[in-house]
Amino acid sequence: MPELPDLTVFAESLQKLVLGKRIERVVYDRKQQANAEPQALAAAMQGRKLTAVERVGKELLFKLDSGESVLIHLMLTGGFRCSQRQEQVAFAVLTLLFNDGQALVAFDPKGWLKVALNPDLSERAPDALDVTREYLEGMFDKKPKTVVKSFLLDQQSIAGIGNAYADEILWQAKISPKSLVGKIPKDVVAKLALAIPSVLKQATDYLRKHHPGITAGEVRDFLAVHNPKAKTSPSGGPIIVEQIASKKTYYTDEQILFK
Amino acid sequence: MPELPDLTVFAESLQKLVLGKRIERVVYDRKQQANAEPQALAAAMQGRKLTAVERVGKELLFKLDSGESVLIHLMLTGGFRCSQRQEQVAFAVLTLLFNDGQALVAFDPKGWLKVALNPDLSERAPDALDVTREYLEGMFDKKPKTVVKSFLLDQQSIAGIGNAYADEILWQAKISPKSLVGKIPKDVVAKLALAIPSVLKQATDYLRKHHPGITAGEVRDFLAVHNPKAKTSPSGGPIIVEQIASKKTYYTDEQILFK
DNA sequence: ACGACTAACATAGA
DNA sequence: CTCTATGTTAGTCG
Repeated sequence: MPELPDLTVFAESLQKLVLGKRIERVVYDRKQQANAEPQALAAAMQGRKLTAVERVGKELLFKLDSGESVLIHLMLTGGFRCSQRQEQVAFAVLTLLFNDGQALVAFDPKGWLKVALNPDLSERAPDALDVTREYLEGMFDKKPKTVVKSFLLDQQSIAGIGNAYADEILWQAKISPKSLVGKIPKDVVAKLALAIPSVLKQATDYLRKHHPGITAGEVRDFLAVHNPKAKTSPSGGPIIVEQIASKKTYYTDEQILFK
Repeated sequence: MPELPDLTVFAESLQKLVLGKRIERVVYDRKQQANAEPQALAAAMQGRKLTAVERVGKELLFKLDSGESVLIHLMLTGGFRCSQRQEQVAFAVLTLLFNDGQALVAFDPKGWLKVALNPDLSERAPDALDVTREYLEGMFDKKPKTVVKSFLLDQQSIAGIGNAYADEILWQAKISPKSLVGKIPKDVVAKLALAIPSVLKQATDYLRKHHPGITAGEVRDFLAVHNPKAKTSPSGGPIIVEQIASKKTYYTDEQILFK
């Protein structure tokens, strides 16, 4: 559920809380949804210090002083919680117990959370913050009939955007979510390339300011159009709600349909 | 998606729902995937009554009281829906509005659904229910090096079998899906000729009983081996899952490999 | 020439 | 949220 802005703040929060602490014990027993055996994962982390927590697309990368790293995807319902001592956290999937008695818990009520030891990050799609106009043009030429909303959501094309920010970005760029990418004029593609980082950075700044320290959940109440409480966009366009690409989509007729 | 048993029940369901009704209006605008202009198709159907709905291979043939007919292939994701009045059906491709206010809609999210006016049915491969031992022997002699699973899936060789029922038939006949057709002994070819209609008729009976009236989708949960939930075949053989002929294939080592 | 394999496609369901 | 199954056809590789 959390997308790029939320996860960016999660990473910053966690970095403050756990950086440089030594991992004394690892509790992890789920075999599903991991690329390594529980023992291997525990062995890699135990006794190590965390040197960085970074966002990679919709995932967080925990770097260890051994040079190894652990990548966590929270999926739909996962989150992190930092707790004093070994308090029981509901739906804990992975627990790191530090030398100072604190703990970092990755939890997930649905149990879908994914853990990867030493992931291969070389083959990944560009992060949403790094997307350029040239990249979009190239991708749009390759598969011109893709619906633009689907394109933004495809993590193999751009990493970090989910259902909510896709709507925000398309509203900002004034492109209808149903547009076909091949039909979007060059100058509008340029506008989209600007809107992607712009919307995401603005949201990140908002979260940093109003929700510093968050490590779980999502904040959506400030969004312009992807917002059940809003009746109109900030510029007054009535918000249309519709299922597009199998996702609940909020948009307005201020957004041009290229088809 | 649907195969012979599903489509047989679709045809029966639709026949009950629409037979003898007069078509008042036809809504169809897609030019792609049809052998006739939209206007010609609409003209042929408007004002006509449906006299029969029959399955032909993996397609349904809608016969009109004019002697003309329309053939529809649902492809991967298509289906039919009967609706009261003109309710909006998502991904509608062809809509027939009847004199009693009911409607028959052929829909397809991918838009691949194929429509043919007055198709030529004379050059078709035999329907899976009509296949004989002699026919198989003749075909197997002509191209002896064909993998048997590919053969069953080839609509130019036998019409009506898809990925799921190919696995069911081969399990029933105790033939490994990787067998080369030229290497299958005569008595086993005879067994296969029996298994093809037997498996398909049994499945059709099951669907008629447990899912009467279906006009879309597919039911697969009752299959013996092509079934992700089953660990073993009904006779206890552990199920092997493998990509064969570019298709996900379920089989067991109870099935003999002729190679 | 022949067969085998791949890519393309959009959604539902797990 | 992500992954996978799914049928056909066109095109490529051996």
